[in-house]
Amino acid sequence: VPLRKKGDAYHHGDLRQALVDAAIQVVARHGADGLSLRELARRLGVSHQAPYRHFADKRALLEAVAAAGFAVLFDRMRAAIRNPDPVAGLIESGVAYVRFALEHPAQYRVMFGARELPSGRPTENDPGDTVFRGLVATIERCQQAGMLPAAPSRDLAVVCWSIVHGLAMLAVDDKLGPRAEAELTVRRSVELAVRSLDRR
Amino acid sequence: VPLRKKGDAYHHGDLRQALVDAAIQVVARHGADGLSLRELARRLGVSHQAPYRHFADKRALLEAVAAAGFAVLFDRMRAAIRNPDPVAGLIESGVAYVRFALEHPAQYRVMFGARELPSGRPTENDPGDTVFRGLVATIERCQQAGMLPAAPSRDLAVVCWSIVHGLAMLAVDDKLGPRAEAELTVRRSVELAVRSLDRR
DNA sequence: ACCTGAACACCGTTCAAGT
DNA sequence: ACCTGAACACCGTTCAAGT
Repeated sequence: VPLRKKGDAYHHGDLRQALVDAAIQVVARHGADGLSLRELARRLGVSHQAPYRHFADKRALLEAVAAAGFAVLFDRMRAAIRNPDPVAGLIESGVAYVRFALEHPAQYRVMFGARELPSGRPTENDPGDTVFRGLVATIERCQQAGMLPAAPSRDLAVVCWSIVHGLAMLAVDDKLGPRAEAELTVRRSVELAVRSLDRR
Repeated sequence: VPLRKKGDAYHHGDLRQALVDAAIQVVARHGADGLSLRELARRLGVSHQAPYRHFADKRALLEAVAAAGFAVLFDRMRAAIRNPDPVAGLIESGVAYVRFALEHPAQYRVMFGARELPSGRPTENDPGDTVFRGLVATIERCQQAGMLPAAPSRDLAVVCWSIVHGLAMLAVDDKLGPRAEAELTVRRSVELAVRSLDRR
């Protein structure tokens, strides 16, 4: 990669990244529906056609917004999972998951509601799959430590992810009361669920 | 209410209902983003301004679509809950919930993703609240029958709803494999979760 | 390569009238 | 009351050029 030329003729050394960053901000403030490619271009001082050099269409830009969100989410979960007690790691990663959703509600919605019903069926190579595989691995560590029942790890992972994803969606929809209380409700719920599964 | 005049000068005896029905169809086929008030009016043979007599804006129409979905969903859950065994009732209502989401994925998204971040904070008098209260009641019946732990019923309800809501979202996003398998995965997951909570 | 400006076919919403 | 038609200020996307 060549050094970024400063003050060159092009408006941005990295228009692509600038678009993604600005889109994340707009989504956070006005939701995915409030995102306009033309307005984004205006804000960045380029013509309204410039974004099409980097993204095929609006949907592609929103996918980049989603991908950036998944990267952050997965980082946080990996950090939380790095806990000597695997059950505590499971609980903390669940809490971290919901906390991310509460901090970035609109982006979280984009991450899971992006593709309405278009092309990709089997969702191969989805960033969400990476999160899921990490979850399965943690659960198997819990099982090896005898902390979870011997049910198929995939089933347990589906249940755990569903709880946490459901909590996140409900929290984002303000169904769990004020945000301050929501944090506590989440922690109580995740602990209740995991401790219930825990069959020592 | 006066009798509906047949064949009168107005194009529809009940334009409001016709709009909601047509919107549900369009949403099912093209998603919420594919819904256009102007196209809807064209399809129903009225001017593009006519819908504004019945709905303040597009969002209001989508809210009606959501409300219609909640009515059906709640009916199905009430039917499933009418089971002599309260635990079985809990399981079946969860399965019914996810089944509805799988049958009407786009409408289900509208039901829970409608309000991005606009006005209503505490979500008072939300149709979702009705579903939630029914769930709490069933859980308390389970507890009275000694089938569930003595944790606060609200916490248990949050966990149950989260599992089922999370499963529904994952299923709608095709994260649970092909639709045919998804049905089985859902049943296994709901049973695993509820039986785990079940502390006889 | 990357950007520009004009153009196309749409939107949601508002307004002033019509019956 | 309910509907109409013109108008406003936007969109996303495409095309033919510019440097």
